[in-house]
Amino acid sequence: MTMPIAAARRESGDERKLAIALAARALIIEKGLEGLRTRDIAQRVGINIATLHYHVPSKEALIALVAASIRTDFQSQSLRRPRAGKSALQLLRMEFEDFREIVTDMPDLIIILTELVERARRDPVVAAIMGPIYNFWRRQFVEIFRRGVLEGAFRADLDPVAAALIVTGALSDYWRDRTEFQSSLDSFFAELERAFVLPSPPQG
Amino acid sequence: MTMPIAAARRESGDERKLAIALAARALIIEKGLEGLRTRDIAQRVGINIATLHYHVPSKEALIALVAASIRTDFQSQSLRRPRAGKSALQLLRMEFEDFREIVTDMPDLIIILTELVERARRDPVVAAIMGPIYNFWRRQFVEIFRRGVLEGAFRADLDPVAAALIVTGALSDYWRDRTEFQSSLDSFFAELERAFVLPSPPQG
Amino acid sequence: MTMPIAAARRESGDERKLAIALAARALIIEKGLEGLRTRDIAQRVGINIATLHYHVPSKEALIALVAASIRTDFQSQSLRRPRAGKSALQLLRMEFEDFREIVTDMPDLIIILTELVERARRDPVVAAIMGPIYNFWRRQFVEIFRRGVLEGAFRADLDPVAAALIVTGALSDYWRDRTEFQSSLDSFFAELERAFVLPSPPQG
Amino acid sequence: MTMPIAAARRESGDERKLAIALAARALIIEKGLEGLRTRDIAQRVGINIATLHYHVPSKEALIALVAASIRTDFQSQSLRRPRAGKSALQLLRMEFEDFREIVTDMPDLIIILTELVERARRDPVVAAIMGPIYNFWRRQFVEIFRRGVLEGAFRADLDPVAAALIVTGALSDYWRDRTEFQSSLDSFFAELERAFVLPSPPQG
DNA sequence: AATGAATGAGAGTTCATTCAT
DNA sequence: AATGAATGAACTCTCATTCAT
Repeated sequence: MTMPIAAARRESGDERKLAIALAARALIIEKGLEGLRTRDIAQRVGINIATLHYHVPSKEALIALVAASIRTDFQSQSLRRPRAGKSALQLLRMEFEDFREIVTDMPDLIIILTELVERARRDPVVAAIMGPIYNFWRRQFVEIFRRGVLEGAFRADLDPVAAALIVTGALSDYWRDRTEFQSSLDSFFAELERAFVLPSPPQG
Repeated sequence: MTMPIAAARRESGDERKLAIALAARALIIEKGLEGLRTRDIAQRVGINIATLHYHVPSKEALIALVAASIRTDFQSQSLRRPRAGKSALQLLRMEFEDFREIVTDMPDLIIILTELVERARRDPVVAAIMGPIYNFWRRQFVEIFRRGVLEGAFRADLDPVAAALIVTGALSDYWRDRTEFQSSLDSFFAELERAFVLPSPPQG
Repeated sequence: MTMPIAAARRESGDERKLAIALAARALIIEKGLEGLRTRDIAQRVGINIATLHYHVPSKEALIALVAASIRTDFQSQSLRRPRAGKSALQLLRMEFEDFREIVTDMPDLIIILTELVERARRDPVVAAIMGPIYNFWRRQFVEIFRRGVLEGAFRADLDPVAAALIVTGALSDYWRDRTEFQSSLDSFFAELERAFVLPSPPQG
Repeated sequence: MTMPIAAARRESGDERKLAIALAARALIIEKGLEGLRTRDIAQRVGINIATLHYHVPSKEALIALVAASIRTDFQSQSLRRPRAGKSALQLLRMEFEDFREIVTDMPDLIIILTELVERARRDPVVAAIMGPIYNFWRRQFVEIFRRGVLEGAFRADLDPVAAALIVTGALSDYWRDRTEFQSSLDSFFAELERAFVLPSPPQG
């Protein structure tokens, strides 16, 4: 099933750790966190299980490593676009575009994220890593909505916290569970926008 | 830790199966699907593992049994209120009330549901059972939104499918991941309503 | 190296536990507590490792089982001879005979006992089982010496507790460490007797 | 838990070996020979495991090293007091004082000694090192008792070999297994003396 | 003389499943 | 319908040892 990737001998510790994290992520995609086996990771990296334990002392630490690696990816993604001097509506659209990029470029990220969020319910170590990601994301929407109301671009009766939860929840779930209900991301984003943004006044 | 529930010997097959499903659900709440062990279920039901296997031939079958049991609960819940002759807005609010009741009376249902949806990604048997539940739920919202637009009560530019995905997604996620962002169910529902419903015209 | 003893299928739990304890004792003799491996025990009993764990849940429990089994053997040995109505000197000699019998009939007992005493230093479970054995043995000597002094048969200046520690220590060590210094048990017992017992007054 | 002792780089081979032996002894005290791990030793010395293996090629060699180090300590202890021109009773008391000093100044020595004697049963290398220590000790007592009888200070019917085994056994065991039976070293020594030494004739 | 990285062999333990009764 | 006993296969983790530098 799974081919061992070329086993370069004597890599540096950080390189190996990175390779381990990547292999673990690939395997979580394939078999889920529940089906994740240290031996499979070692095999895919091309190292001995003992070597894997040399670099990552326990499975718990391994999952924490994956969680941290996911966090890094998310953060680097959301820092790419400069946010300064933008209107709330522009910021909202930038968030949507960030989401679209993650979904396009790293579609697996969401799957792993979901599994980790599930795991966080029972694993405080993972919770400590994942919690901030979600909250950071939510907090950004709260802020955008707050400003949008002040700017007069969003509905005046908008509840920023509730709206942020709706948006992040809807986006999360959109990718969690693909079903027969196909709605393009575009129409999904458009509907979310209409839900909170006032229609632009008719010109002339 | 957990006391075996009184083990009535020689129960009928169906009663035993029900008891097994309930015990499994309780254990999924406690330890997650990943932490579910057949021995724990048997112990909680008060029977031998071999007996459990007599009634439910495999763990896969057991999970399918749990999934079916969840479906039953959901369906009976959504059939309690008569839907006939109601306006779209009333129907939307009824859906919200149904959700509130599930969340209040059977808060664990959502947790198990989430775990099963996750599992469905890799288990076609579970997928076949869980898919329809979500889709049935979504379909109801699609229908409500379609009618609401026709009735002129909802936004004219509303996309029923996208809106349905937003609502179901937001609701699912609301219960999946409780965080520092506290928003009461009431304000959450209110915001969802404002997102799609036209403001009532000023009286007089 | 080690032949599996005939594997009778489907034995009762107690029989299996006994067989496991005996196999463990034999292996401790051969390789020491440190070299004791659950897999070796299972192989010698003729069962699967998982079956061994079915009967004895952990290695710690296994060692406790061995300790208890050793205790049983010791106690049954020391209860064989009636003690009532004997003089202190007779009782002392009976203790010596008991020791000789253990050494003759069950020479391995001492080896295992020593290993367990060593282990008891760090394992409270074993300590709780082994401690009483030694103390019971010592207490008997204390009592014998106390009575012997009162009866006027032992030295008047004898310190019963110190003397008991000397006797039990000397006996323990006698079997622990066989060396070039060969002293027959008979002369060893005789010297111990002379050490504490007054010479019988010259007749006539 | 345990701080690595300052790791002076590039020590001479002998200094390193000494440091390793000392660290090993400390760890045997803490966790027993069974719990001794090369990695723990290396960490405590402040060197890499590979470095440890450079100096001491195998664990067996390491234990032999510890045994030799123990032997050195014992021998240097027993050579401190000049023995010439002493009576048997004086020599006996000097042995007791030596024992008391070991017990007071280096209480751990006995624990390690016991573990090594146990190990010697199965390890010829250790046996070859430890055997002589015990035998040297015993031989000294044999000689003392022999002279004491000749001098007329000890019981005429004393069996020097048996008596030596009793004394060394009792002393070994005294420190091996501390229990509820508390007897001071003083009363222990006193009782051992009375056991073998004739009462001094009543003056006048 | 020293070390980070690697490893084979195995340790105890777990678990869904099956068999004999 | 029920169960005690049994099992194969796998799991994570450990440890003394070695290799390349």
